[in-house]
Amino acid sequence: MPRNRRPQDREEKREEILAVAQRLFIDDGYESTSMGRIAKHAGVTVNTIYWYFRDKDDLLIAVLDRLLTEALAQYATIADRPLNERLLWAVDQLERLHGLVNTVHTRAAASPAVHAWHTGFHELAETLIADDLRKAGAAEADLPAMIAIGTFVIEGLLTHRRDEAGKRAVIDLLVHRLTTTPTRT
Amino acid sequence: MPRNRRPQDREEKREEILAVAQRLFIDDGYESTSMGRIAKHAGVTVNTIYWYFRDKDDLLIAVLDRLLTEALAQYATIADRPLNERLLWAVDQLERLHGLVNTVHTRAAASPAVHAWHTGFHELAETLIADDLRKAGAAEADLPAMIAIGTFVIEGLLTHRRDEAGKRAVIDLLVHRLTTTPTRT
DNA sequence: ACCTGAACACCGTTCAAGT
DNA sequence: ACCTGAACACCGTTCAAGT
Repeated sequence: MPRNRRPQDREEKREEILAVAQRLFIDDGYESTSMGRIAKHAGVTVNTIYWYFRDKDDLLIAVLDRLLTEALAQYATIADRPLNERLLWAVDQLERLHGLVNTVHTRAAASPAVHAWHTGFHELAETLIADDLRKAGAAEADLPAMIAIGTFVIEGLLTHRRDEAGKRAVIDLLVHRLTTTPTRT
Repeated sequence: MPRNRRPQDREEKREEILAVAQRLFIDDGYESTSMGRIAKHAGVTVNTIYWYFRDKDDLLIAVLDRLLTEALAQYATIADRPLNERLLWAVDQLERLHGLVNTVHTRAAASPAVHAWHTGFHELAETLIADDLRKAGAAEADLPAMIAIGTFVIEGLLTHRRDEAGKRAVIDLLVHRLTTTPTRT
């Protein structure tokens, strides 16, 4: 059974470790997943992981990039739907990653690399939300605060789960209140 | 130098360990603070800590209760100020605890005791916010979604720091949009 | 270039023993 | 009741050595 030569092999093996790490990080959590268990599931020794990744945080970042790429590709599929539908869809998709959201926040305090990833992610998310709010006719002066509120509510929905009706109520109210002009009562 | 007898002593020592743990958890983070370092700073052996607290999560919960009690006492001081001022004040006060906010979310996944504390805390926070929104004349049907949005935005402000003007802009916009009736543009 | 066995320093927690 | 010294099982990471 002949195997491919070098550069091909390398990517394959890296991908295999990455796939194992992703599954364990999502299912069991980053903290509960030891390098030893990842190695065992991938059929290698711990040291081998360190040949492909600098450390456990580097492995985390690789997993996050993998998930982000996948999520963006799927997001392109529904880019034409109304804002609230898209937000609900995003929350539904990302909900299973709620453990990783916390992990990123926690590790960002200790790892500069994770911190940088977190910053980059927020910049990306804010760009996407800003586009939407502008199209909905939001006042330019209110944009930064609106973006923050939008981001925080989505993050909150990911980390504090509720049922489908609850999620929809929060998102619909949010979108309604942010995209209509208020009048004094 | 005669010391007090038993029950007094016990509380004192427990408090001392607690005070040390609180300072280290806040300054260096929960993960970076080992039981060994807490013991050293408190002038005892690690095992002694386990005489007063079940485990590290139990110590965390005791610290959280200590901080919550203190925060509620201070909050009573400004209970008559307008909603947005009170929210800004709360964020300013709790900002230094942003590491613990993440810690609670992370540990809640692994420790049922921390999970229970987190649930209780949210119930308390939601009660406070609900009172305010009712007084501001919010429609009863919108309350749950509004409470969620308010909670998530406060939590977001604690974990994603910005300058004083940024915080004020987010809170003012939030309060304005939640406490006025929207009309179609 | 790639992988391993064995070690290192550290972690939270426990136990048997002391007073 | 309170506290300790010593150990336990585990952790992320590294090193010297192999191919």
